[in-house]
Amino acid sequence: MELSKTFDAAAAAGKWTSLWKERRYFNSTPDSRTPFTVVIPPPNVTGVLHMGHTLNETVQDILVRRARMQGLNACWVPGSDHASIATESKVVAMLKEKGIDKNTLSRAEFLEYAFQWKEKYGGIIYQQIEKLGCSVDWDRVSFTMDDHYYEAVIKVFVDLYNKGLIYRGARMINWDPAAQTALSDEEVEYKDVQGNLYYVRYQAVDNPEDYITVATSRPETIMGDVAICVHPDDPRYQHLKGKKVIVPLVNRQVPVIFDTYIDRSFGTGALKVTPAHDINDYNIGIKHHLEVIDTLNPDGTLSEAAQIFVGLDRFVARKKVVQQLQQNGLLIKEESYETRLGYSQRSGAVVEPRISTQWFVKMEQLAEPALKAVTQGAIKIHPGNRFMATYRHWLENVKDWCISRQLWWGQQIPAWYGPDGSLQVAATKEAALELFKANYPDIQPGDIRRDEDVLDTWFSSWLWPMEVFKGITEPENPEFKYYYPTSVLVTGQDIIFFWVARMIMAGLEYEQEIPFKDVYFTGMVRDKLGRKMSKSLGNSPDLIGLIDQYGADAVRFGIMISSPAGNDLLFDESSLEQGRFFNNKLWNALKLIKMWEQTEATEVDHSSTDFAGNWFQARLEQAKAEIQQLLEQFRLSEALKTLYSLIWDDFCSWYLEWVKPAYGQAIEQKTLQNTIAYFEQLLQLLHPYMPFITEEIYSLLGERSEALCVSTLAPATDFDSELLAQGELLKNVITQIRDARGKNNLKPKETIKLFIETTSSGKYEPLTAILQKQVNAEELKFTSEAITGCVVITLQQDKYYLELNQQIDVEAQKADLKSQLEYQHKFLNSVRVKLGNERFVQNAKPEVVELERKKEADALARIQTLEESLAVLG
RNA sequence: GGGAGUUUAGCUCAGUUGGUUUAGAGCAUCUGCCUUACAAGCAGAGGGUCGGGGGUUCGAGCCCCUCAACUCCCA
Repeated sequence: MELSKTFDAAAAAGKWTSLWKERRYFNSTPDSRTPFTVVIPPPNVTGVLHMGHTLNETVQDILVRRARMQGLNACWVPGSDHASIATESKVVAMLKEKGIDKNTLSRAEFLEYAFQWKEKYGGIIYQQIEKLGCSVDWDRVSFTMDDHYYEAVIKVFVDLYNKGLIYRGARMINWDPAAQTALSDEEVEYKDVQGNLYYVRYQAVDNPEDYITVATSRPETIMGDVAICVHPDDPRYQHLKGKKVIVPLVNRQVPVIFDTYIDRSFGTGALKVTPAHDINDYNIGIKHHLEVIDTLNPDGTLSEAAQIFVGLDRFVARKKVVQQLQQNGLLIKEESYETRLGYSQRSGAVVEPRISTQWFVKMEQLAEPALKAVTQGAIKIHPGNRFMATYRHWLENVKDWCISRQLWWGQQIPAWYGPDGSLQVAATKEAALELFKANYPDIQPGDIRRDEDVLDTWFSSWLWPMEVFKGITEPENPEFKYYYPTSVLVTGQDIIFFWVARMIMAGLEYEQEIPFKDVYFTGMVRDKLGRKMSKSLGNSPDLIGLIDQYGADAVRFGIMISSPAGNDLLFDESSLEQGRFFNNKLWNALKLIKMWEQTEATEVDHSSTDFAGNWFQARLEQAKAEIQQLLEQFRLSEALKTLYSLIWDDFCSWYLEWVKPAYGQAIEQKTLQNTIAYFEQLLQLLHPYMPFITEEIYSLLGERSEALCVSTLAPATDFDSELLAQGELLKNVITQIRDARGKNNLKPKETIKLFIETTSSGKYEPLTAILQKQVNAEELKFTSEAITGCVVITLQQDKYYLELNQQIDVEAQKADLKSQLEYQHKFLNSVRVKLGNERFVQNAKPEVVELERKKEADALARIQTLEESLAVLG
């Protein structure tokens, strides 16, 4: 069979994706094996996978594939979430383009459009997951708005309400005027912005000459002012006790109140109090029993209550108010001012603090066990405890969770209102009606109406690890009992509160069991300049484009090799290129071995191949143990680096060269078989990282009944460290001699004669054949005395004489040896200073002192060897 | 304003309880090679005193204090 010159990534990907699927390798059912369960963090149906997802899914696939090869029953559940705000706003925009106004549709009609939209665009992410090579169980695709899932969310709402953990109340909440919905605290992102501070004059009622100046960043809220607040000890305002001032533009008379809350150094030390539009003002308002005047509409325009500029957007109104104040001579000055503004994570609009009646989850009781689960070690966070402090801080200071959203796309809140506004919570209208009948025996279905709002998406996704196995709707089902708790959760550190902490709460509340044993947080993917990836910067590459260009294996390699555990990843396409080069390397190793298979087998001298094989065997076992340990610590990037170097350097550059027969000669059968076996093990180890090329090469290396992805990975065994040391010696000698050849401008084809002066020729015996071949020596002999006229190299106490067919540069040789000698003298000196220090000899551990003594002896021996070599050169 | 983290070669990072020689890797750089697996390659080489300062210790990249810069989280 003729192998193509290069690896065809696209062809291999297509072939293996369908073969894996056909053979149902990734479909899991409960059996007697230990389960290894992973639930995908469900991507948002509206989007496409970005580089952050790519990193995330790759990490999960590596863990899942490896677990599968270790004989565990691996189950990876794919899915997506309905992302209520983001999806609804996209659907609304889509309808608008069609000329349809959402408000003219019934709820049911709207949901039909939304589901159509989800079917059309939701599939894209699944295609991407597949193209990336993810070994998910496609029979288990879950969606947070599936029927059973919807039912689960309702069930949990009703249950928490009945337990007193959900309540409805009027609070100051974060309002998104663009999406026109409430947001939870976690959905608000704060950014520093340059704003203006306006100094506005409020005249005293009883004395037109007297006034108080207030600094405000939001002049458009003046119309909602109900008081001016100053510090009780502020000498500037003592005369205003019990007085009233006039609110500009609307001429309302409001009291001057006194409260120690005021920071006297800020602005003028006087605060205008607008309880409807600022959380702090709201609290002051409650304390001082002030009226609340809400001057804004839900869409961020000024309401009737504002009296002026009604209907204008808040930012437009701000300009108008400032203009008007200026005209009235009430604006003293304007100064620029650094402030922080809250932005909606979903719509990007500036969040408006607003008093609103919403549904909340009481968090305190749920938070406590969730904190314990992590602090007491039931759940381990990786890497290290980097996120422990953050997690703890949030849970110890947790605030109630606003879960209602003024949207249609989501689970509708199962609350029903009677004719008098009384409230009942029940899963169905029938059940609610029954509850109402206790007080209203004659009540009819038409008398009650359901709450219009839906629940926060996170109120559904916090049930994800349970409900994908129907753990809420059918808690006793055997699948749930088998797969839950899941093994590892891999996610971004940015959703530690939104999602991770809440899943832990839900798991402990409903199953009295943690949802996962390990949490692995990946960093954020940035561009190579360290900037966040964003659409506006245009620095976010298209995943499918990258896969088409480099192949999925190279993309996975590139993203993993540059992804230190938990750290942000600076994404650079050159790492993908490195991945492609690695593909090429693997492919060529295959080609070489295939070539050997085709040459006629003969009896050949195997003195060199025996050592090479034994050495590589030991090296392989050593690396396997290292990789095993690194993966247990979730150090996936380092494990890949180890593997990369094992394959490229140890296997290709050293081992294959050592066993490579001379041109035209055949390889010994046993060596060939061993080589294939080593290669297979390497492919197995690499498979979780680069699934396609490893499958392809594995299938070409021999006849297979099963694919590589379900082959069993043998655990690491003991290895002979003596062999490894000999291998190191051999590599060192080869490198040094090659270096000397280079320095003397020898062409690769020019041969040398090599003489080794050593007191332990035994250790060289198994190495000589390889050594001779690798440094192109026509002759290799041991000698007991110095040989003149040669290039001299020393390694430890051994000397190597290289006889060349040309004049050697004696001065350069001498200079080289002298610099080494100088190095040794300096080193010896530093060791002797240490050993000369009595306190060191007394205090340091005996083995440390012993080690220093050995260093001293080694250095002395090296110095002697070097001096002798110098003497030979004359 | 509060908290967490980071700072080691040009770049990205390792460096486990302080002592295995004068700190490692990959990429990049430089030199020499078109050697029939691979120029998407091969063979070599150079490069850092571990952010600054102080301290503890026989001994500090690692522990303590302090300053600085950057990142993130929270208010």
